Amino acid sequence: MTDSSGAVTEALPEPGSKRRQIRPKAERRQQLIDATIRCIAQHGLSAVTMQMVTREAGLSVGIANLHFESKDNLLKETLRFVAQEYHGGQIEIMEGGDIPDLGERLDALLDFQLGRGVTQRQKMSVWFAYYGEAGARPVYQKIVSTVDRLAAQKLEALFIQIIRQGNYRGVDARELATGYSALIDGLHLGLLVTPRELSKRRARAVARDFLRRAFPQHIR
Amino acid sequence: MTDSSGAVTEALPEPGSKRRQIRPKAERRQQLIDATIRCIAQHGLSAVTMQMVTREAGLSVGIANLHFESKDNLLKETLRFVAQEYHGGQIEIMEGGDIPDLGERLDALLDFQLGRGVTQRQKMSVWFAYYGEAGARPVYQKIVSTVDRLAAQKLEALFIQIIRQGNYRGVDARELATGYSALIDGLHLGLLVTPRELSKRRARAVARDFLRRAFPQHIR
DNA sequence: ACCCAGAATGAATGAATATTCATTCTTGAT
DNA sequence: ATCAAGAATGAATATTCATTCATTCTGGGT
Repeated sequence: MTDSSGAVTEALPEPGSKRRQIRPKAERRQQLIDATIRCIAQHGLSAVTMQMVTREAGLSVGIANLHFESKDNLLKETLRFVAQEYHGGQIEIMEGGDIPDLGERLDALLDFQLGRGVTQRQKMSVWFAYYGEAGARPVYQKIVSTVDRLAAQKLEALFIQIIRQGNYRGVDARELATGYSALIDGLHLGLLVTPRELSKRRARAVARDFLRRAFPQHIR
Repeated sequence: MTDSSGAVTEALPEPGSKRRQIRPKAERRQQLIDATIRCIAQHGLSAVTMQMVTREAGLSVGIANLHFESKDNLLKETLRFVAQEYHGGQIEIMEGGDIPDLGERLDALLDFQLGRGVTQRQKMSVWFAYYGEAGARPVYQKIVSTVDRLAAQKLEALFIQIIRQGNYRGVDARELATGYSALIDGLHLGLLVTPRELSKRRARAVARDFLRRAFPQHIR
């Protein structure tokens, strides 16, 4: 992500300027990753070409192989970035030094997971594009499961705290965490594939409902 | 699907026979669709080539364009088939003339959704490969949402029956159906991408738990 | 003012791939 | 036995694409 809003919006080709610019490696890498995200979202992972990505980034074709060694690598790094962004954001909220109240923390998590930032079609498209290939590409599986495992642990820890605080009976934190994660993933899928049938508003209601059933004292 | 078990297992090249066989159009089409499913599962949607599919089917390259007009069309028809198979199976169970008891019918549904047939990596891979591209391909979106809508309606109808029978209070059938569908999708994703973290057994437990919370009298 | 390390370019290359179609083969009807 | 319809083949074609690298350009250091 380049700008503070977290949005991957558009290449900024500095209208009149065709002048060649020299920029630090890290910046170019991010620029290319952002362009890759936009291309995947718009054309689908299988249709993405190097020409497409570099044009979207406003750069020449050669540069992609200069900063990443290959297309494969660029795609891998892009996934790493998206996964990191999504799970990193979640984890930050769940550790949540800033939000002491556990119910509020759950709400914040839900906001993050089904709110503006993440549910942008762009991000969802990318996310599921990789999931789609994960069955055939162990590399992708590994990248995702690494961050995924950490997020799952944090979620379980949060649920354990809540269960203790609310003195809830007959609730298994691990199982509940698995269910909640799956539910969120499924809702993302619904928002992506059948946006007509499932509004963002309803997705949030469904997720809240799940949490309310489990933690009635904590969720409104 | 060609054989009665519903499994898409292997091309059957009749060991010694290289003799050219003439078969009816419908049979060849299915043969190619089955081969496509296997290829997508093994190599990923973006790596599938016509040569790969036709070789897998034990046929020549030209035949794919003879029976489907293009690769695009073959992929489209393959998705249609997979979607039909999955949702068709669900719908049959939900309408369930054979299973009068509603609780048992729910169990049968769960068995179908997380049992052998559907959760085979092969099928899941294909399913999510298309989901991954759906963001960028309205055609895929349309195919999936058409069957999806019908299945959602049947599920809601089943839940309404159960709610009436159990006299459950404060439960919205539509919302619950959305949640349950999303949960199942999410569990499929988990089984596909992080099979190490999520066993099939646990996935079933999670889904049953969801149903038990909602319909305690029906799911023991 | 001048240099030069290395960032950036994009034409060229070669490999992969979808699609075509002239040709061959199979089968059921006669 | 013969034939015609049309199913099946696969070499050839044209296109698309990742990757390379000789060349050009930039900007900080002197």
